Amino acid sequence: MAITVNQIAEICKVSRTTVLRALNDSGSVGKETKERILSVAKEYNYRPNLLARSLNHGRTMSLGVVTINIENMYFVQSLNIINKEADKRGYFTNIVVCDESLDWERKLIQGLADRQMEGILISPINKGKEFEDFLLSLNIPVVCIGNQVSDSITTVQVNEMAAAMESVDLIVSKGYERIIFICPPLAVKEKENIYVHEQRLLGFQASAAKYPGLIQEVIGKTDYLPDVEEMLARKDQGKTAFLCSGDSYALNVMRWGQQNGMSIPDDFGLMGFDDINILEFITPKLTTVSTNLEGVAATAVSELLTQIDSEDYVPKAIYLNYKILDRETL
Amino acid sequence: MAITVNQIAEICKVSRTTVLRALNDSGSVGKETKERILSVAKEYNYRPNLLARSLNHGRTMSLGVVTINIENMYFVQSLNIINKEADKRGYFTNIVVCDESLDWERKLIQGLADRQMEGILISPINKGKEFEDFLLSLNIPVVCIGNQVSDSITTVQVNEMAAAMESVDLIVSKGYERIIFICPPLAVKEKENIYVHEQRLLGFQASAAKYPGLIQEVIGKTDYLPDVEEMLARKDQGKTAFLCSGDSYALNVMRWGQQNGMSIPDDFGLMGFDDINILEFITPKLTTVSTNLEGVAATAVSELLTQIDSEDYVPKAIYLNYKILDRETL
DNA sequence: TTGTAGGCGTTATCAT
DNA sequence: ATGATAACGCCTACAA
Repeated sequence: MAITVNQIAEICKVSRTTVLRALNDSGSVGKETKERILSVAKEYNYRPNLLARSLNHGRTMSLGVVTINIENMYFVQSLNIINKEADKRGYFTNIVVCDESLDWERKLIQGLADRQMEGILISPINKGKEFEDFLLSLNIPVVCIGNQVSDSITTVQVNEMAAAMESVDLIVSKGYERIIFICPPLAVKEKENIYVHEQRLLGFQASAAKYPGLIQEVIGKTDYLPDVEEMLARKDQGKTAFLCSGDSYALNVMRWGQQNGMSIPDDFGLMGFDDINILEFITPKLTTVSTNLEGVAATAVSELLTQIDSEDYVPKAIYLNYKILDRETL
Repeated sequence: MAITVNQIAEICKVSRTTVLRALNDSGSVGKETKERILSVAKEYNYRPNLLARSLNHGRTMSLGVVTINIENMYFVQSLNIINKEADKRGYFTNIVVCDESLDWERKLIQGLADRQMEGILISPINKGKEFEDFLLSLNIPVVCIGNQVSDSITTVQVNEMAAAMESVDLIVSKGYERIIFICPPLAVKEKENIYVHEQRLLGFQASAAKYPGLIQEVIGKTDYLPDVEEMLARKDQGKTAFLCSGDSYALNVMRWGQQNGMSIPDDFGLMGFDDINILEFITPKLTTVSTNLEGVAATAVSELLTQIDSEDYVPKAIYLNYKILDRETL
């Protein structure tokens, strides 16, 4: 289908080498020959086969990125940045999406490795020793975003625990007497990597403990709205705020509240995590924590490239600054 | 770094061929030899190099997908479906994002082609004869989603014009006397592919013409909110609705209205296009048109694979059904 | 200025 | 049951 160097050589009745020299401007080629070669190449629309080239010199100049279900919106915002950052350094970015299945994630990572990606970026949903071993066995630089897997794999993240603690401080400072923390089911943590949420929970608990009178509760289940309702029904517990480990939880609670004729923050306070970009369309403006996705993404790429270029790379845990965004729901 | 068949052969002191036979369960290998080979392969974590394999038999079993800026959310929802559909048929999906730049888009498409993708899916922002020639010169099956490039390249879409006409009918049936159509700047259409929006505009105009008393206006600019304000200020024009070629326009108008103390649909009607998934969080529920992204995506993949497998493929224009979602903003 | 020869890792064909 | 050889398309010594 596509024309190759060999075919051009045949057409021009010269050797492959000469064709290569003409095409790549290397070595010296007779002026007349060169013109002939170039015109044939152009006519047949010659393009080097990058598989062959990569196979030859052992470099693909490509990075693999694994994203979770895009509809979750977390991590999605980073894709553009990763792409641009990689391009600046001459790398091509291949994105694959895993739709929240542990097996798929592994399968996709393997697929990227088999295709000789030079490095892989991932916010993994797998966890544990076996997964760590799997990643290490790939013999490919890997950088994790957010969810940590182990000390031997670099993770770029925000200090989620500190962010959660500061959030509690903020909520308390606004006069709330009860804080309810909403996060994914904690049972899954045996299998699934919810490191980020665990860190936030730890921060929540540590900070809440500092305030004697404060009532703290945790809702860790998929079907959390009934619990929200039930807890709000108990009116004797004082002014209540929800701290949600993820903006989408907060948005669902907000919608529920609006549907039930409540107003925020009058009837209850609400705070999220991540500052996902659809918040701009939501009223009232959600108080949340910016986890600096852009910065994290850019850093992750640059760290990955560093790792690719290093002989003796030492894995790190890199923390970037988060930012509390005090808006309208507290 | 990674071990190869050759190295295994050397270690086991047999020929590559034998190693291959053991690894792929083909031909016959001595039981003892096979065990030895398999154990070495396992020990060194052997994985076939897909570049080499692809180079050999001329197939990569990979599709390329080019998306526009992911933050726009249009097209994003399709990614999962494309991925799954492709996987069902044994294909790997490589996604790249072009961030709304015409040059990037071309560059990325070329990159995918150079990497021997067997087919490319794209909702192009480029247009015109030159771009068409470029795509054809790739000699790779291409399927466009939404934005048409030419008759010689298959496009999967929804009949946007009909959808716009029906939308106008709906709006009129609700008693509106003026409809304002909001879409991207029409000036860019010389360079940029906004086929989808053009079709909707045509539908709007055609349908509006059917209603004698109806006042119709078009706002086609990036900074459309001032015009929205100005047009609403003219109170003598009767009951007004905005028909937006894209939900994000509608959401921006909605937010603007809410910030200015207006209520929808009492002060003005609002209708969007696309039914992007964040609408579920928005109150009031936006009346819009489902452009069946899921169906379009799945069809596009399947059509692409058909094209890949065909010797003599005939490009088509494929139309799927849209659906008017009459919700709360009219 | 031009050409020959070998290799990247895999596979398929044809021998032994 | 095992091996030798060539091919995919590109690149790089090393000749001539």
